[in-house]
Amino acid sequence: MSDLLNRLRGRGWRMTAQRRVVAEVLDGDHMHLTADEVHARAAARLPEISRATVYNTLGELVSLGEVLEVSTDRRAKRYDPNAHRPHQHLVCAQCGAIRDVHPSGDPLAALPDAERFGFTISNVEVTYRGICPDCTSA
Amino acid sequence: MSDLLNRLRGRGWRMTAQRRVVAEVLDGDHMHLTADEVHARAAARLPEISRATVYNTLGELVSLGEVLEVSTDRRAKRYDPNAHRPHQHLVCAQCGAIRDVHPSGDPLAALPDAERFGFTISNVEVTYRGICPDCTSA
DNA sequence: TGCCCACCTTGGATCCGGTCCAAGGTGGGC
DNA sequence: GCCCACCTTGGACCGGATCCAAGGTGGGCA
Repeated sequence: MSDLLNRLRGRGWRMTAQRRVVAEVLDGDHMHLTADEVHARAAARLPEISRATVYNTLGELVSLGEVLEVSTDRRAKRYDPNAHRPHQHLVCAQCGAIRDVHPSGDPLAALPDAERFGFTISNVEVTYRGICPDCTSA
Repeated sequence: MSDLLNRLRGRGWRMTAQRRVVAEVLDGDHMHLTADEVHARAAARLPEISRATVYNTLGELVSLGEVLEVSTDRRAKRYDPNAHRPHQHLVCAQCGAIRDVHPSGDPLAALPDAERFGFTISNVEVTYRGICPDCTSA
């Protein structure tokens, strides 16, 4: 966990209380929080932290490759701290819950050259949608 | 093309000038237009059509299964009139252009039961991201 | 140890896609 | 041709995200 902070320091991040708190919130439990949820949890520890700073910091973590942005619907983006193991997402269409999943095989292999239209493809996102057990029984 | 209008009439759609124009815009060339683009094209034929009506009509077409909603990024949703042949999307990360593609195999088969966490999975979306030829050369 | 400035934070304004609403208009069944 | 259930309208509103100018501060350097 201070691994993350060390990596960030090593990349020239000026370490401030705000950034530390945001990084720790994400690194704490591996959930898929929205920016507002991150802000709420950060504010629990550092009451005066602003939304703008949370957005800035999340954006930096994303561009450093430490965190992934996941927007599975029109609601708020979610931030996925599990950036270092490739995975896909399983999303509940009702409550929006997200689980990381690890399908077998390489989805990119399924796309023949003739269907690539000259694009330089850099990644593939697979989103499985359905209803989670909680919403099914409710 | 009047196939679409006939299907809609058959489902009890009250046919108004506005709805006809929106349906025709989508059915015309098989592109992936945003709601605003649909509005602009519709307004070219029916100047006083409102944005609200375009949104309403698009929403109805989606819930009738005649059109698919595609939101590949945080920008505006796009509407895909090609709802009757299953396909996936190839998206340019730079300009946002979308192409329909038809990968081989069933992506759902790649997800083992142990990774389904009790979800009732209803569909799978695959989005290939990359840079299109136009943006590569530019 | 202390200074200083480049970088960071702040909150309020602003943007943008989308939705809501109440009032007025109209398709199409009778 | 009438009438009303349904449709359209535009303007207000919403929520997530971003921008901005003003003030604060980490940490390199002396």
